[in-house]
Amino acid sequence: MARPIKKQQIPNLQEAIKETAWKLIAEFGAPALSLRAIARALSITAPAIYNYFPDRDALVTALTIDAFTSFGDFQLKARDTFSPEKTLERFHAIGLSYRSWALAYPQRYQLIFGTPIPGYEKPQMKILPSAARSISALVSVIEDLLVADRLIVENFPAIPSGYAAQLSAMNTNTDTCHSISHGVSMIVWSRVHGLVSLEIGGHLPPFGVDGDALYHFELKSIVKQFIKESL
Amino acid sequence: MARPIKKQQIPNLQEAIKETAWKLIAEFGAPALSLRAIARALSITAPAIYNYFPDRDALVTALTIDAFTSFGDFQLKARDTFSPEKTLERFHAIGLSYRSWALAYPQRYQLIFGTPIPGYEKPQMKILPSAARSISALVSVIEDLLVADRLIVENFPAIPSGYAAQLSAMNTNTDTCHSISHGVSMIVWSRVHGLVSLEIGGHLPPFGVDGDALYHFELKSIVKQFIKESL
DNA sequence: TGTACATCAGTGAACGCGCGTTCACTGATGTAC
DNA sequence: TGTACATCAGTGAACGCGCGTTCACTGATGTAC
Repeated sequence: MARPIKKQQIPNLQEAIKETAWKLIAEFGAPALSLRAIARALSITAPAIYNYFPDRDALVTALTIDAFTSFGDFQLKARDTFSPEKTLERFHAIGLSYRSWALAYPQRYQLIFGTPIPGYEKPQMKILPSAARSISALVSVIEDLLVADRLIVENFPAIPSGYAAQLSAMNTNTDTCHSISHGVSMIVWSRVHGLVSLEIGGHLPPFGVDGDALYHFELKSIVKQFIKESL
Repeated sequence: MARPIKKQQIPNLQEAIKETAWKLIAEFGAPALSLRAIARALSITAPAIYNYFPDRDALVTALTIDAFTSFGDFQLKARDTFSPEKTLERFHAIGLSYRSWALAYPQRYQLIFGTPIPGYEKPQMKILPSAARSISALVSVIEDLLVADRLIVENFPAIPSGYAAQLSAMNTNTDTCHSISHGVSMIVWSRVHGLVSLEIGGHLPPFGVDGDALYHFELKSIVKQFIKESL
């Protein structure tokens, strides 16, 4: 016997709102997201949403945090395909999963890393932990390489000290890593982000280059530049 | 004596509309741009704009082309600070000017490379020539290096042939360069873009790294990886 | 030099639309006796 | 088991707003005679 219909016609409406929001974002882009459109798609009225989110910005913040978190989880899962001592394999898995996720969910990627939504002010304090998580897989592997003395850090710019304390005060999960591996992570991140965001934005196709081949080349370049061959 | 007031209260209203649009984009972001806001700022009525642009999308297209063009001009001017045989200096000048322009006009940068404006479909055909111009300085220097046999292209992925013909058919000014230098240019471009777009998007500051130092490091890395020392 | 006319940039009103948010409400559910 | 009541998720109407776009118009300018 099915349970009798309870108060809510849609079970777990909170989640349904977010899922619908993602669908609309995928179709029309993040800046076009509206509460009324979500309500319409769910066959409810717009004010009903206010039972779950105090206003539109709160919904956008929740979506942002969810996106950062699932992006981070995706990379962590890819990393953990290999045991900790297989550092190179871990690095490659993370790099590939970064691009896979971004190509699979380009609008989510643009929501968290692209042009901000008009009129929406990102609450950095709320978002930072999940944002840090989104690159924590990469950071952890770079840190492992550093600890194993396999990271090439010559000529790498100095990182201002004291920031690690700031980060840990903000409750991120990257607080245990060294400045230098953090800096290297940022460079690696910027390289994968650069190629991926050009690809998602459709800026590579007009120039006729193969995103797949370029991305593999970049991963190899990173390994060559920053990682010592293990003996 | 001042000339008597002619038909138009604002001389060259077409340009004034675009300038005002840039101001509003700088303040509120590209996706929030509206014809009525432009008219308000200029103390004219919204329909007046239709004498100069058939609709909102046409204005956005014009702005996009202008931004690409002036971005390209800026880099070409930086390149031409040095004579053609000073290739390395030219490369550095272009790299630095790329970031300077992006940091000076972050909203323009985001308009042309960021998340698309909702409801606006980019007319690739109209935009491509100016988009190609925006990276033509870089491409030209890479091409010069290739011709001078100073480009390191080992292990570089093959570029599908035939695309050069496509590009030249589209009237871009990059039609004379080789596939391989085009590919290398894309990689170099993606690296500077990656760092610059993270910086503009405010994704580096929360992690406490110095954009300036990282950018200089990246330029040096590119030179080391792709350019042979001249003898 | 003076008058009649054509041009056309900019106006003002109006259209239909979608938006976020508020508010008093309703009606099914769950609970206390 | 049955009744009275409290809860509270979702409703429907309304608010004030800004948007792109259309249309007939007006009034200053430039031109022809």
